[in-house]
Amino acid sequence: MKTADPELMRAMNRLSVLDTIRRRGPISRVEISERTELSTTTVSAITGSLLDDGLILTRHEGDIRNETVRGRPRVMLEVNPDAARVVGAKIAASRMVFVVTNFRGDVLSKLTLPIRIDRQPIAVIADLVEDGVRRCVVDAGLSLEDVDSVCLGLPGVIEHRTGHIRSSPIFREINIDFAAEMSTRLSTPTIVESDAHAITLGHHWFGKARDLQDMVLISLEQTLGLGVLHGNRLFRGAGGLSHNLGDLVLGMGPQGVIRLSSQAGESAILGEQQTDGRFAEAVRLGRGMTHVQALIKADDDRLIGAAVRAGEAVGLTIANIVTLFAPPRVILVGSSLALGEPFLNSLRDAYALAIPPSLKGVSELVFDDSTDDFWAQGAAAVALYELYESPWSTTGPAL
Amino acid sequence: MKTADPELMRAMNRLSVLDTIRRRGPISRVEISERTELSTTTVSAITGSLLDDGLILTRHEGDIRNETVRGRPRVMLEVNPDAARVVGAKIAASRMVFVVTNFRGDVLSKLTLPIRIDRQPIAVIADLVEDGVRRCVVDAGLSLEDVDSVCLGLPGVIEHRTGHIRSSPIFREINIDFAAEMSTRLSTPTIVESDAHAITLGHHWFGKARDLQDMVLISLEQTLGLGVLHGNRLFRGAGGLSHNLGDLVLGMGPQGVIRLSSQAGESAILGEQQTDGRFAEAVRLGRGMTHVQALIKADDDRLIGAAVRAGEAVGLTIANIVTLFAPPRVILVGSSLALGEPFLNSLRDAYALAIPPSLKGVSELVFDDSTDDFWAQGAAAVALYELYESPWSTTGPAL
DNA sequence: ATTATTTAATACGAGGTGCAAATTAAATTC
DNA sequence: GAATTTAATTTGCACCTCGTATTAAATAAT
Repeated sequence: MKTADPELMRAMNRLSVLDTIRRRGPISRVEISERTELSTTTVSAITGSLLDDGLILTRHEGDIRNETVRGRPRVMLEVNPDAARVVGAKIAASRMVFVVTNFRGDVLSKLTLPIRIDRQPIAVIADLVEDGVRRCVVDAGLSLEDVDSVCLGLPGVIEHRTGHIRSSPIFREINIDFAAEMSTRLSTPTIVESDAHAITLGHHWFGKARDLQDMVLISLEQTLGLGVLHGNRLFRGAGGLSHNLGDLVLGMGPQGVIRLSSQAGESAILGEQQTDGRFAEAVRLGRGMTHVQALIKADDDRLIGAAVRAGEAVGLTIANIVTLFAPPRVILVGSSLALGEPFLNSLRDAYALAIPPSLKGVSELVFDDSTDDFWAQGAAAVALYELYESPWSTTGPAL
Repeated sequence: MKTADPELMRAMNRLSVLDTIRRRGPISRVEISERTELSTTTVSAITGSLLDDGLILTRHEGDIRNETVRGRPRVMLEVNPDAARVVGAKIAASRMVFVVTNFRGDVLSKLTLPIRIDRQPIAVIADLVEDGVRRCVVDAGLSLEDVDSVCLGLPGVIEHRTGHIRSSPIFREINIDFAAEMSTRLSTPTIVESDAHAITLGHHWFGKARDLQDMVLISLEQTLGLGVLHGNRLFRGAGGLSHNLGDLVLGMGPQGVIRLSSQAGESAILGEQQTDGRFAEAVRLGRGMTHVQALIKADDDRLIGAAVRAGEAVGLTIANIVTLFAPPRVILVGSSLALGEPFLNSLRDAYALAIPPSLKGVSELVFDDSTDDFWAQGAAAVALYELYESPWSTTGPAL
């Protein structure tokens, strides 16, 4: 139980106000007061402090209401885009995507490095990441000193609280303090987060879950990840661990347990084709899924079969997740969606079959085919969230 | 985002102090201050208010420290057992168990009604429950007016926030506002809660999770339930729903999905034996599991087979739950534990096989064979928790 | 027996917080 | 140009927590 003092109180309300301003675009103080259920007095005090800190800006136009309203016009407030800058990154096995965003989360520059880093030693990956961050920052016309925070989203089991990578398919080592490593390299505070969590927050900030307080996201990439939003916050599991869906067990086969990753992981679907020459090259470049789609269009029976099996496994898993969390919406993201109709149809069918009758209709399935930028933007949102939460310079009273 | 005001602040700290007093037996103010990280001043103010409200008592002995300490002796504080009384109940298909507890959660009286209420209409069940509550209260030498709150724990999908029963194996109807029904009948505030949640809180208050802030409990009864404790609070899922593990899908069989309930539910294990005469009677009386155990001892191959299959299914499911939540401890409760070694061994084996290597050792499996009283006591804890949280009479300042 | 010492608990004042009521500000309408 | 209307701030108050000083209640020393 965390101890409550005035500071915490203020921090909570500040976050609430700041987030409301970010979400509802230019917004007046009265409307903030209505939405947050804080008194206008308090809203005035907090927005005053936010203005002092330069986190928000006033704008004297833009009141949407009927032009012909009596009375003093509302002053609209909006997040100051230039209050801070962060870097968000998605690190995957076959590519890295970096974005620099402003305080509002707008992308200022992006950079894709199509490099395969399968199970490289930490120093190699750190080099590449450092290089990517630096180049992307320069592309945005900035210097690294202008960047307040960096967030790296990567697959695997990440301990957000400490910045440790417990295990990740892209690292050879396990149990790496990657946050510390990158923080010193970049001399900028660096957060390490599961890629699934990053895009979950991304959807809550910018995407298909803006209107929700609770939802579940399932990422279908090389690794199968899960993000849970609960009460407007990321649910990070007991110990601050991320979830790794691929480890879920679907049943007992003749030679031991059958894990989801063996049915629906990228390599599971592509695996059978690895020997194929034209294919190995594509996979190596991280373009496997796109090629698969072409082959599916060309009626490659083996692949269609793999896609259908994968869809089935994922559909069952989603049903189980819904059984546990009963979220109003489930968002599916990731490269495996590119498998197209055979995959999606069997997924939908399996889900419909597996969802318990009592929960039928409580969860809506949404497919999202955002590009990698959006993942990186989600990572940026994680970094921004911590800035939004932090008390900033002026915690104290009005001077 | 909930709006933070001084009242919330006080409520949080009050709960923190009161819970510390409950947990750490008679405890001095200084020690409370250390544990809660509140200043001694604040602790004094809060305990003063709690004393005014009669929720705690002072005791001038019992300081555990070395007898020969200088200085003013500490005044020990403890929860006033008589500050309130609640009724907790476990409603199962074959029996109802009621307990009356004091404000500390001590059982004052208990009552077991060995009545089978399979799929009865709501009026019948409500009658029985009302009768049970009233009798148990009388047994404790009390009147219903002395009871501050009632909590009914029952199987199925319960919406705690509204008190609605979405679906339950013991009701014929679905979507019942049982909380409202019983509140009027008893003219006492009545909470309806999933039985799994009730015993989860029970273990956090009195049982095998007293020392933990996070844990997962799995209940193996007629229905398979799940309780998740997260940050000292029950995690009730997105919409305040309870979880129903039995609906989880284990895989795809020849004739559709295979649900956990079909492998490990009480009726799944006993089902094959239902035709057996000596058996049907026992099941009808809710003594099925006990008889099963006898038969297992007598080497009934069919039953041992069923138990092993059930253990396997549950073991896999637990591994999946651990993959998702990574709790430091998993507590297993429920009548199915009475199946004994064949069941438990296959459960343990399946779990060991299914738990992903990276999570090996993070969760400890604990088996708990508490009696039904403990479930009811857990329900009482749910009721007490709400009393502990509520601001009581004196929210205001010291008078 | 009396005084010094030690530790526990409370009083008091300061600083921070949110809210209601009163006040000021800035527009439109008459 | 005055009245009206709505937005935002100022003022005053009740509440919270905390640090420091003070009081309370025991043991140890004289």
